[in-house]
Amino acid sequence: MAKILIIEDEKDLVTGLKFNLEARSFDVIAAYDGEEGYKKALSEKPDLILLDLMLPKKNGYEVCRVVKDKMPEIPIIMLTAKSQEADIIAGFDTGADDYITKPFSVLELIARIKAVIRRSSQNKDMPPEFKSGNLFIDFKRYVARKKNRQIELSALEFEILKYFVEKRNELVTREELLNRVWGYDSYPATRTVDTHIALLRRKIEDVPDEPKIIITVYGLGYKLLG
Amino acid sequence: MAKILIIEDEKDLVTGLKFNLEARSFDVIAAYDGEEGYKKALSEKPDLILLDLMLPKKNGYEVCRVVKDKMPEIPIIMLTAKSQEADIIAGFDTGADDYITKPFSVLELIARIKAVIRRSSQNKDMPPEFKSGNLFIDFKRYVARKKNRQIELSALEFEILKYFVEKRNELVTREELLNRVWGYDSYPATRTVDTHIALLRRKIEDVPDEPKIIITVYGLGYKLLG
DNA sequence: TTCATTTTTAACAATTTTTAACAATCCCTC
DNA sequence: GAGGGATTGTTAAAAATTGTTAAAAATGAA
Repeated sequence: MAKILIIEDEKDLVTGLKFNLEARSFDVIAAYDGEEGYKKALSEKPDLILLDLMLPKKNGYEVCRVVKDKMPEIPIIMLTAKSQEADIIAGFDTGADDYITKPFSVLELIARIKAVIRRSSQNKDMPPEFKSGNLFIDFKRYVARKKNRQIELSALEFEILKYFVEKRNELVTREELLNRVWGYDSYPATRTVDTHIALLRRKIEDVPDEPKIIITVYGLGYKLLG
Repeated sequence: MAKILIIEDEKDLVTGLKFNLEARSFDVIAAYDGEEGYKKALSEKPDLILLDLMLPKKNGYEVCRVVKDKMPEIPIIMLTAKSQEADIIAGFDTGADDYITKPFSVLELIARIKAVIRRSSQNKDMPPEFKSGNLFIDFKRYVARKKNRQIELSALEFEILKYFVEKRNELVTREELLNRVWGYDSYPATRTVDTHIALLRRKIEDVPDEPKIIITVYGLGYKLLG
């Protein structure tokens, strides 16, 4: 079964969670401050991390960011004291996969653990998100933000971006994009790609006339920098 | 590895199957008539049953019906002598999960065994309920709650949701949904699906205009995220 | 039967995607 | 550095698809 790392300084809560999770045959390890948690995350390689926000030595955001940087495949569920919108958005920005507000029921937590593990085992080598400057895109949840404001992307635009992110810093030709995003059985005109690039730039670039994220490679195609 | 019960009266066929399946590290047990087969199915609790249609003492349909009644979780593959439509339909009616017509190639049989086991093991830990955010649906009891308030879903709406939950995170086309939920013998218009999606969204989504649970995949169909 | 509920259809609105035309830019040759 | 063809940017309209609504049809219970 899955190995879970709990990073939480309230020892009674850790004890309770450990008991409940082990009763459902999870392996549980614990850390009681941010620094210990961060080290154990990298050395023990758990299948999931339960991460408190308020921690001694290093807070939850920092731990989340640094873990997601080194081992982005480990899913993280944030434990927040209050369900403050700002906290939650900040949590997702640092890469958390889900959050749950205290106090929570053990059953709900377990349901979320299972859901997060299922999602992450499915989307193993898919780019779950993309960050560049003030742009943030979560491909799992189909959410995009620019300067902390939500922006509307169509499903097709998400798919195009996802492909670019998979091939970040590599050339992507129009034909390639048509084959991989549109599929083999539909053949719109090649120039359709250009139109979508223009629409995307208008939404995601700071200055659409001087694109810094999706640049054009004259005569060949486009490239996403990140 | 999986335990397979073969119920078949041609002893040479049983011997051959046993050899081939054990070579692929399945556990194999056999029964040579319907009555013995039925008893072994209940006592041995195999992971899968290969069931011949023509059997002494109790024919395949009867065995299938009675096993599916007592232990519906055991998948059954029917072995039919001829690929007669009537036989196959009758077989599925009694609850069989797949069928294969004699003579068959061992490779094909093994492919089907694996497919059936994968399907049934998926449904095994697929909880008869679904949770996402403040939405909770219990498919066994036909109960749905949103923000801890009961919401009314019709039987059809439950079936649609159930199919989406079975295929969570996968594309579901309108045609697929019509075939699997409505059935083979009734053909409402394809757009009927859209109407039901709209009605469902109004009941289960936080903001029906910005669906986060059932999203549309333009030009293809819908997808449930969870 | 009648009534209430559920399901389907059909029409129109809204959205998304594609196309096409023209403008702007790039790169090469002179 | 100035033309000029090739390529890309931009825009608006057309086409395709989906959303929404209300009424008609079907279903089922009293």
